[in-house]
Amino acid sequence: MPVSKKEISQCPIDAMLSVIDGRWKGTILWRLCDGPMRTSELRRSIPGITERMLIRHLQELVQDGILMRHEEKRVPPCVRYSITKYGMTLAPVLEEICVWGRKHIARVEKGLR
Amino acid sequence: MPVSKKEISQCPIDAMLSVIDGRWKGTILWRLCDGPMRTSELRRSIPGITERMLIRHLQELVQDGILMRHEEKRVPPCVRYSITKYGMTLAPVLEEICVWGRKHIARVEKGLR
DNA sequence: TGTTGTACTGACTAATTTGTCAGTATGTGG
DNA sequence: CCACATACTGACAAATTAGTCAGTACAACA
Repeated sequence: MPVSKKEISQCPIDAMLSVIDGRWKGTILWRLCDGPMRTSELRRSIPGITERMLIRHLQELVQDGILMRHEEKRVPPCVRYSITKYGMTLAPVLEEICVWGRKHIARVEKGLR
Repeated sequence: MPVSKKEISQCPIDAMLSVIDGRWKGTILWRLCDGPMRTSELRRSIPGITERMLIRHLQELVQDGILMRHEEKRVPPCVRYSITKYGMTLAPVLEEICVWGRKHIARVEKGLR
């Protein structure tokens, strides 16, 4: 019974994780903290990401209400992504996660495990 | 370049997620909040989990220093798992995650998305 | 004696997630 | 005319994670 984290779970922890879980979502959110960015700007600012994955994650984050997509109708297209008000409520949680993560990295580097 | 969350990442968010990410880890931690439990008690208290997955996740959590395994040498074997002091530092983070997750579930149920 | 319960491991298979590669439309610049 | 950049999509392949199934040792119990 493999269950994807993508379907909304009854467990609040899983529900939250389903939103930020994804190979590049943390980084994307991190980048967008400084303000809206175009798809291609994001791609260039995240080393290693492919356009396909970027767009897939962006779409999921938009679906979850974390990001907003606004498109200027011109050619070549210009699409900008920004964090929504709702997305902002994630910030303090991510901050806590980050603090713990930093401690954990330090601990692992000291060789404890 | 698929990168597993299992290898410790330089990103603190990923580092934290690698510890709690896993289909059943949240639930396992949740169960163990009430005190130490035997492997079989855990298995019976988590509907849907298989023994294989339980043990795999328990071992990872032990490796990460979140859980402790203590074994009484007798037959049939008796192994108890408990949350370590270090594991306890996760609690406030999980709490925040949980709070946000609950709000998110409510929001999704209201049909916003 | 045969069955049961415990805490595992090994060898798989299946599901899910990531990543690769080739397109698409179209205005501008050479 | 031709290449270029943009923001995508579709069809796959590869990697990772989850789950299935059988098997182990051995005391206790019927």
